[in-house]
Amino acid sequence: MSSRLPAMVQTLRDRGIRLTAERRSILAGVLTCGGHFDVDRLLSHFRHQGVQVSRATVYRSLNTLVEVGLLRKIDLGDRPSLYEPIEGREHHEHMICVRCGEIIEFVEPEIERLQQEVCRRSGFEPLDHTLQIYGVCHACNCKDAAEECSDPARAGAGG
Amino acid sequence: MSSRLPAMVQTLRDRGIRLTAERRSILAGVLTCGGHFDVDRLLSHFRHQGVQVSRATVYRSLNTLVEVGLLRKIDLGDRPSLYEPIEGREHHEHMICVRCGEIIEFVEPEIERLQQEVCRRSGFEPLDHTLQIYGVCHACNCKDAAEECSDPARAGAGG
DNA sequence: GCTCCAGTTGAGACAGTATCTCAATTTAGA
DNA sequence: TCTAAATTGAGATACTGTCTCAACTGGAGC
Repeated sequence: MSSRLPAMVQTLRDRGIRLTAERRSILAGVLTCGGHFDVDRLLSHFRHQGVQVSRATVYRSLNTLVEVGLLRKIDLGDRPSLYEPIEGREHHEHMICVRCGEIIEFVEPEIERLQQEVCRRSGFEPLDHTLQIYGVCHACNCKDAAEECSDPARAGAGG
Repeated sequence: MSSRLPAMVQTLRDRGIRLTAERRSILAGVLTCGGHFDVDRLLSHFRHQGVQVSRATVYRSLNTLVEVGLLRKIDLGDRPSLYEPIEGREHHEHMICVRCGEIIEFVEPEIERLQQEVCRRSGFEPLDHTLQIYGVCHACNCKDAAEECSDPARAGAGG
């Protein structure tokens, strides 16, 4: 996992961004947390490790990493934003379980193509987009079904 | 425009939601603002009209209207959320101009269908989704082009 | 290794959206 | 009219995220 660190460090160097101890910690933390994480997760990781990095610095550094293309920011509206390492992965969207918070990535090139098409028709130059599907994941659905079996009174209560 | 008010009032009655003076003002305000509006827009509309409704009540009532299906909330992340009347309109998504703030609606049933398909494949039960495309609208693009013509030094500066 | 300085950091103030608290008020049904 | 329960308003509060500014530091040049 930390084998990606040198590449990230190099990216910062190439952009003339100073490699402070804090930024090294943040890069390491990003790789350790992996997947999708928010600022709080990173901060508690640092507390756990006894690493001193201020909240402001974490916010600033994550923004920097987004700018240089090492991270992608996932804006969830009223919830804290999530970040995910990019590392040359294909552009993908997210399904977010409203029960357990599980985040499932999916790739659907045809959706991307249709968006481009829609923009072209409107003369709109797309720069970025967000597509999030909120719902109930498979695991939570199964759990629900099991609970309804053992508690029939609730079975018909769904909207 | 206000011909829709009785139907909205009826919806609230049907749900057993009390019709206070404040809620009537908010329904009227929603119809007057129309299109896409945020809480501040509604509040300044009320100030203008000399109508007294507190901020808390506006937030609470808009949430209520979303719950009963009269409004849709558009979550823009770091910007204030927008609301739009639903009134039986087709489900649509938004292109948002990062220059002028213009919001362009679009309907693309094939994107909706593909989302359903993706969810089905993952056993994910979709409840809601957000698709926003951020970019530069046609008008702003034209303005840019005009400015670049009169200021060639900037023409090659785009990244 | 030393110097220098622009970039960076930390602590806490601040901005902004949105919700909560709780006493006072109001609605709507009896 | 009466009453219970829902609703409201003012301001406190929660929470995410940015800004301020003095102190500090990475790294280029010597």
